[in-house]
Amino acid sequence: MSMRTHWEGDAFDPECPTRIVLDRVGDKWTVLIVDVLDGGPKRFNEIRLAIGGITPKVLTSTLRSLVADGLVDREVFAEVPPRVEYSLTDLGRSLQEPVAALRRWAEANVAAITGNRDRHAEAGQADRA
Amino acid sequence: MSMRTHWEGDAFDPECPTRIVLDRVGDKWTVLIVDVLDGGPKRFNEIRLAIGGITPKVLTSTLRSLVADGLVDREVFAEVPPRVEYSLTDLGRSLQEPVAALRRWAEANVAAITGNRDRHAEAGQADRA
DNA sequence: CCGTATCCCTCCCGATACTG
DNA sequence: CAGTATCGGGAGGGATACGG
Repeated sequence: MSMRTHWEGDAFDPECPTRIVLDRVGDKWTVLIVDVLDGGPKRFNEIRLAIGGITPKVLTSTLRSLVADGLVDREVFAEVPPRVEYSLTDLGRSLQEPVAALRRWAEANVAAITGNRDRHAEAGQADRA
Repeated sequence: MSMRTHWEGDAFDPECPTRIVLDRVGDKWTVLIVDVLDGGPKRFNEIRLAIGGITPKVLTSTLRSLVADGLVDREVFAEVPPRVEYSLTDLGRSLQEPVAALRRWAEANVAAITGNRDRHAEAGQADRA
């Protein structure tokens, strides 16, 4: 068993770090949840209402996977009524940096992309006419 | 019709820039293709062989969408046999920066994530036992 | 060489209803 | 409050074979 400090090619390998992180961060709700939790610990329904449009089932499963990956902590308080708090781990917080970089690029360039998309779609229409 | 220079909330909106870019870059082959093309213009089968494991159909559709988004250029040469070259646009090249940031984070932290995943899976086994 | 055309299958996600 | 149970649609992607 060898320890590897750097990734050498094989980018299509399912174990490629970039692939794993892209799958993790590319799903529909992860970035939103991490963003909400960046404002401090939150309870289940706080997160749900802060995001809006997410069903309990999906929020549960996404939170579970985030906990499994060590990006989020889940703490249960023995109270009545029951209280559960979710918070970012250091690892989860550190993820905000590259995501912010992507966000900046997105805000700067999304207009170009959608513009190209629309123009391309129009061209397709014209071809059929 | 108003022009917006900055994104204000509504992150769950399908038009959220980060969402759009995440969908674009999060698909299975985009990053690999852009990476290959970063080494200079390439022909269809060059890309296909460089990546490996991608079927012609999927490569075609991914390339088409990249062209539609203005990240890749497609140039046809009127030769026999026919030659088609794909290359990155400036926009496509600029995408490499945030992707590189994500890649660096991935290489630095993927071991932690997969370690957490494995430990979590084992714990699940133990619970059932 | 550069793709298209079909078929199919899996996984993500959503709607709805219910529970400790 | 904090979830679970069940059902199902739809998009992305793969296998295989064929066309310009």
